Amino acid sequence: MAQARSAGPAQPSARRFDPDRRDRLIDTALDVIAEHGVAGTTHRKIAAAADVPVGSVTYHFKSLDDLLTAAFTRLAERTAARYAEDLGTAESPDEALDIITGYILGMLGSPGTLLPSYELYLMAARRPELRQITDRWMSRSRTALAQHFDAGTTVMLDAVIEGLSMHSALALEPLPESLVREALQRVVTPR
Amino acid sequence: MAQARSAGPAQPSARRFDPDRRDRLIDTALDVIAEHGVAGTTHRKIAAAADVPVGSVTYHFKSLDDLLTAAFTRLAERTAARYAEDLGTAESPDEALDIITGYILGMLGSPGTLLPSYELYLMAARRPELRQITDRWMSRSRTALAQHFDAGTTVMLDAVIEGLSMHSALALEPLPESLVREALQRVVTPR
Amino acid sequence: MAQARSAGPAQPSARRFDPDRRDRLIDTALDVIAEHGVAGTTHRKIAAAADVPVGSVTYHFKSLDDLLTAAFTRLAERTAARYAEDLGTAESPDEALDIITGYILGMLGSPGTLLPSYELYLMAARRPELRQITDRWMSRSRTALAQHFDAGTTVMLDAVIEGLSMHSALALEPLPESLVREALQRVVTPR
Amino acid sequence: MAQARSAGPAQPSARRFDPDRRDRLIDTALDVIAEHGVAGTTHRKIAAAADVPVGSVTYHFKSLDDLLTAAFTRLAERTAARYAEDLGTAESPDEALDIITGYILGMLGSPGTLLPSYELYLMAARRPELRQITDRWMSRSRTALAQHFDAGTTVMLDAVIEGLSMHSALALEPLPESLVREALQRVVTPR
DNA sequence: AATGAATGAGTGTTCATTCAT
DNA sequence: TATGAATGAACACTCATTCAT
Repeated sequence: MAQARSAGPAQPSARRFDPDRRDRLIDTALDVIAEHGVAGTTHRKIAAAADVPVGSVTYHFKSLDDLLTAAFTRLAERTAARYAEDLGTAESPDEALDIITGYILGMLGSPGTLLPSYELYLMAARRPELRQITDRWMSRSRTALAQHFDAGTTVMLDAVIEGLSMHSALALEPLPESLVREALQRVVTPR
Repeated sequence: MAQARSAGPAQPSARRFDPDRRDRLIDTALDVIAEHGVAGTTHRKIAAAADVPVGSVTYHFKSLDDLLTAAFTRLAERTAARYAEDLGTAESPDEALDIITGYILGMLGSPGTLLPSYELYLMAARRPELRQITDRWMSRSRTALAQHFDAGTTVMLDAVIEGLSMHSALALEPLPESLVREALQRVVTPR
Repeated sequence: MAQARSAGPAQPSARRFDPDRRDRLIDTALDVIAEHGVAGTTHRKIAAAADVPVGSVTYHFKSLDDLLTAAFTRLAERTAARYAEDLGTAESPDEALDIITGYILGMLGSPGTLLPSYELYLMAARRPELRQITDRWMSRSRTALAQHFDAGTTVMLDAVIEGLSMHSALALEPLPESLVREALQRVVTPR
Repeated sequence: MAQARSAGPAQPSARRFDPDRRDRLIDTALDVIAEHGVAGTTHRKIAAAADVPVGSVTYHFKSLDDLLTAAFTRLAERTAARYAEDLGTAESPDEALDIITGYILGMLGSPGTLLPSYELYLMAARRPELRQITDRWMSRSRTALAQHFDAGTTVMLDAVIEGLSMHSALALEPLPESLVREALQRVVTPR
């Protein structure tokens, strides 16, 4: 019987040469957040998911908070950048709305982004130091939209996109594409 | 006998007659969720906030999860009821939108409702058992709106309200009332 | 949703007229001990098994220890009585050994007796006040045997029966009947 | 971040370098089992007995059950090894029986072995995973006996030794040596 | 640079027992 | 007589973090 081996952290396969470990831990943290929520994210889960010892996580990040912050920063940067890039290809407001429609409906398929985003919003609502992440993210979203719409419409649209994404993902059934597209159209149409 | 028995005799202490305790614990839990988030909600914090022993919380609720579920159910019922009631007083779509505008901006002042709502969404996204709470809530919201708007518009409006509420509360600065009102107006205006 | 009914002890079907409840609780306790061991025996499990409120158990027995003592006393009395009765029917040492062989092998089928007995031995080994139960039991066993065997043989036989029962029930495979019978025969056969 | 995080910083305190701690905990667990029984064995008692923090016990053993299993495995291995070794020195069946007699009577003085053994039997009776420990132990005992006795006698003797040990330790008064010796003699004597 | 051992605070939960009703 | 509410001690276990190696 292997009676003497019951506990202790699982030893990682071996010491690997792993110069990007810090970097990789940030992505792993994001995965863990997506799966378990911030509340369920621990050093140990991240370490296990990244196949490194727990000590390695605390070695690279002064605290779990630090790692979480790094992870959320990366999420925001990455998402905002792609959003701007995609919207940049639109050559008309109509094309922009088409792309946005895809985003809203696509959220469904990428809970890896949607859920952590809401986790971030929630944390930021309670912890002011995170506001700079969300603020910067929101500001970049608006900048991307502002290429195609006037200032007031941009702000409205930004909020409306949020609501449609959320309901699309969390509502009883996904919103139909035509309805999403119509809602967007109405919002950008001054009376 | 029972050499393993742990507990010693419990001495009297101020035993209070408290027939509504169970009920009160649900409200207290909601307060704690609002302040600390679901992640920061523990038996002990709830017990302290309600000024009862920890054992009392576990006595009334089989598990923390049960208590959380009870709390979220109450939040949803209560909020949906008030929403329906308020919207019921509107005598025209325009009046309905006025009331909704107040709600959206008022969210700012009642984080005790907004934040827990998002906590609920987030939990529900990961835990299907909670979907029935959110589904019912959303369905009642839509029913309330459907008094004043057609089916498609109702669905759009519901999502848009969500987005405007969220951004109003979490954005860099609160959205101006006129902008909120204008966004709502556009959404209910077919092209 | 039955959100408001999540916890609190399950209420028993109704208040029943139940004059033998105290008595029944003792038997129920024995069942619980057999299934969960003394360590796993609690007021709550006994109450649930007997379909009475927890308060009823503490009402009838000053402490869990008291109930356990009552249960073990009953086990010992009942088992010793049946043993004496069965051995009393034997009309020769040979017949007595036949009966004993049946007992030893039959133990297999009545873990409801065997396991609690060992629980009792173990407790008695650590808690002198229980010794009177085991001592009385053992003394009655020997008296029953002494009808058929001389004093020294009786003591040996009593111990040997214990060992054969135990190994029959707990060993890799049950002991063959012929082997048990042969062992008993040898023990009662002076050189 | 992580508003739900519980632990505060752990201050140094007398951190001791203690490379054999895991090993020592197994022995300590055995001591605690001997004194309090399995039912009374807790992380805290073991930790206190070993003079280490509770967290250290859970660090080294994934669960209390794991530690118990490790402890019982060690008990079985150690006891079986010594038994085999002692019986190995016997140069005749008679000498073997002399040694065994000493064991049976000596049990009295080493409750540190006897009681935990019965605890193990009892646990194994309810939890099949532990059967491999008891099975292996019993098989080694029989192998040791088989050096001196034929197969059938070995099985009988093994059971008889168990019964004599038990009654010697738990009976009203210890069995006289001559009686034990005589019982053993009879068992190995074919009619 | 990296890691496993170590620590103590904190968590959810169970429970024997007491008591008001 | 009977019971559900209440209580506080204890338990198994998790975890962020520190540190010796």
